[in-house]
Amino acid sequence: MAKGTLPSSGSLSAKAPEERRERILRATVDVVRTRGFAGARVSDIAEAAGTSQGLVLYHFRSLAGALDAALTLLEDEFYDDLARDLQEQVGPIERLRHMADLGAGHGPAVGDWRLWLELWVRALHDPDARETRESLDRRWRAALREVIAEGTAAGDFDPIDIDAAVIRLASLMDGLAIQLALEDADMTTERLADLWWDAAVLELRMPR
Amino acid sequence: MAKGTLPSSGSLSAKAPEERRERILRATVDVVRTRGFAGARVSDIAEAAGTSQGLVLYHFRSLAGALDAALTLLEDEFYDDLARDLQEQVGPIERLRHMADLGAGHGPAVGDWRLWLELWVRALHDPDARETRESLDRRWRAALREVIAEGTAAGDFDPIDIDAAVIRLASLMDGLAIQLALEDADMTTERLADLWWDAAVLELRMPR
DNA sequence: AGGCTATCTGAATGAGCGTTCAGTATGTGC
DNA sequence: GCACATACTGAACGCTCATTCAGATAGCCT
Repeated sequence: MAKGTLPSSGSLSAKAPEERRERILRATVDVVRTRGFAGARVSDIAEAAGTSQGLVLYHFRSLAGALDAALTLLEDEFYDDLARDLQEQVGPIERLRHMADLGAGHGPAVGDWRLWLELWVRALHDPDARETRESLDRRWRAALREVIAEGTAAGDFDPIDIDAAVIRLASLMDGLAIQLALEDADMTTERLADLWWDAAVLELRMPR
Repeated sequence: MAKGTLPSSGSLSAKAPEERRERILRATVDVVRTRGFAGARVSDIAEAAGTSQGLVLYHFRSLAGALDAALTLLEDEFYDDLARDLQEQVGPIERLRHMADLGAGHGPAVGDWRLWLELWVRALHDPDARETRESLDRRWRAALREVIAEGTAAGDFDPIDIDAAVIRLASLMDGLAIQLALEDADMTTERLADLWWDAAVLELRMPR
């Protein structure tokens, strides 16, 4: 396919290995998103990245290596997402409201619930994935706890039991997200955000 | 292996095909529970059932066929579980309390959250599984709705929005169950039941 | 220019696994 | 007792797919 038409380019080799690596990683995440961890093949990744199978194995040592690396990338992006997005908000109420929206699917890594589902199941069988999901969950809960504590101190919230509130609101988000990921007929991003927000109002006994 | 020592038995052929079929199905569920849908192999099932690979394929047409059949078995048991367990309880409050315990892992099919997780992810990619999980979810929510409606009529509950209460409580159960299935450090069956129950108290504005 | 290493490719290899199949045993109807 | 279907087995087949490998290409140092 037009192989001879680009003799001068020479762009196929040793050009920007880091860029290539990155592209492969992105492709890996994409493939996992659509095919799932279990369905991801080296050839899928190579195709999605526009490279050869060999290169995928050259940069990462194995398919498992590529999947692990993708997991790490995801983790990093999640942290970045969370930190950046929450810093933009000023008060605890705005922050909490923003977390509802984050969960509803805004924010590239945080709201990607298909990936979350995949991660959970992989965590059932793979210690590495278990580690990652634990770390992510801790982080998410810590952010939630911080916002709640802050709001409580400021008098915006009045939860009966902060620990319980944190774990319940975090779990509720997960549970609602499942319906969203599975495209349940009566779940949309807006409804998720609303349902979660109302639960938070109740749980944190917000004034109005 | 001691083949000649049991010449009189003849127990290996055409004895009780239905019993064999059943045994294979149970084995399939077991294998999915431990290895996951993606990790389930015909040889695993055969070994767990104590039969040959050939027989698994003889009774079900393919590996996929066996997995589908296992799904159906699960669905049936879930329905039975739910119907039987809830009928034993008398009032709405007892019924609701019992649903908390069901979710916490009592009841062979209902509380088997590893399987639920597996089902969800399979539902992402397999229409058949999607169908099954939808049906199960509908059923679970219907039971919840019924109990809530009954209790509301009886004056035990006073929810602001029944629809929202149902989907939130159902989703919360899912979310909490994830932590349980993943063996999160701070989640136990008792804690799950308590957390869920307290949320129900709040959500349904129960008197006490 | 001439090695030398990093990058990259596409084909070959080989293992794992679902499915098929030829054959055996068991029961059933005649 | 004799076909004949059903139940069952274990080996063989063939396909998919991760991994390996022999080589090609490009930058880099001297």
